[in-house]
Amino acid sequence: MEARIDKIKQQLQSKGYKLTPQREATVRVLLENEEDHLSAEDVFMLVKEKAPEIGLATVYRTLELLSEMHVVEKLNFGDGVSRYDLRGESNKHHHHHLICVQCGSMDEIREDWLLPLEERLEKEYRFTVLDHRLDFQGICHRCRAKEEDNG
Amino acid sequence: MEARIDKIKQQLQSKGYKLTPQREATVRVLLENEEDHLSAEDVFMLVKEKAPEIGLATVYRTLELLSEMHVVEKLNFGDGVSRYDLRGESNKHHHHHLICVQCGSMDEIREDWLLPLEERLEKEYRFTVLDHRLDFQGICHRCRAKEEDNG
DNA sequence: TTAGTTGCAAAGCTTTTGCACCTCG
DNA sequence: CGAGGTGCAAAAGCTTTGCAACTAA
Repeated sequence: MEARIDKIKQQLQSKGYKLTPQREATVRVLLENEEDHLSAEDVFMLVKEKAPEIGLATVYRTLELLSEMHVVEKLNFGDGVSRYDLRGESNKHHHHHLICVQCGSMDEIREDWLLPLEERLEKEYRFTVLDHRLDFQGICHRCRAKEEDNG
Repeated sequence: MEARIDKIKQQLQSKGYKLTPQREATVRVLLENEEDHLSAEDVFMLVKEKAPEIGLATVYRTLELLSEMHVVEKLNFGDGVSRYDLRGESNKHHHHHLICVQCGSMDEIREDWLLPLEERLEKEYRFTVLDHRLDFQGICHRCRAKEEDNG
C-alpha cells in the first residue's frame, strides 16, 4: 500500500505535480476499493470520510490527472457516469467485463484474452494497440440459475 | 432501403408504435449514414434537412425507442456523447473499433473475432452472451506514417 | 516569487421530462 | 374518446471552469 503510494507520488513529482493530502486521500480510496469501479461521486463520498473538507471538483481534477498519468483508467459502462479503475502494476488493463442485462451485475475476467488479436492488428492493420476494452453484455450465471429454478 | 423501412415499420407496429414522419425521417438518416456513428445531435441536424420542424427531444425519443427495439445500438466511446449505430440484418453487432488516440479517427473491423471467446465464456463462466463490444485504443496507420515521415 | 492546488459557485453539456396540443382509428 | 406522438422549454445530471485564496519550494 505505502509502496504503491510512494510510486504514484514519484510519478506525479516527475511531471512537476504534487501528492497533496487531498490527492493522497483519493488514491487511498482507490487502492482500498481496487475491486470496484467507483464513479467520481462514489470516490468523493469515500474521500470525504478521510478528508471532509475536500470538494467534488478536486476529486474530478485528481481523477482526471491520474487518468492522464495512466494511474487509473476512465471507464464508461453506458450508465451515464464515468468510472475509475486503478491500473495494475503492468500498466496495462488486462481484464474484461461481463455485464448482466438482467441484474446489472458486473463480473470481471482478469485474464487477457486479446493478445493474439492485438498481434493481428499490428500486422494486418498496422495499428499500434495501447489499450483495449472488451465488455460482454448477456445473462450471468446467477440469473441463469434463477431462471432454471423458476422454469 | 424501402424494404428495410417497411421491416422497421412492422417491428414498431407489432409493439403498438407508429412510424410517424419524424421517425421515418430519422430512420432514413440512419440508413443513409450506416457507416458512421452519429451522435443524437448529428442525427438531429441531418433530420432537420428532411423535416425542419422536428425537435431534438423527438430525435432522442426516437433513438431511445429504436434502441429498445434493437434496431439501433447505443454506443459510447467515452467522448461524452452517445452514438447510434444501425444494427445489421443478423441483429448482432459483429464489429470492433480501432480508436486512434492521436487523430481521434475511428476505423472498424467488420469481422467478428470473438466467437471462440464467447464459446469459452459460455462453458467456463456460464455466461450467455447477447452482445459484446470491443474497442482498441492506439495509434492508427495514418498517424504512424506521419511519424515515420517526420522522424 | 512562482507554479501548482483547492473549494466554492457558476457555467456547460448532453439528455430527460412536463405539458399542452395534435393525430388518427 | 383514447392512446400514441410532438415541440418547446424547463429541468436534471454529470462534469468542467473561473476565481480568489492558499501552499510550498
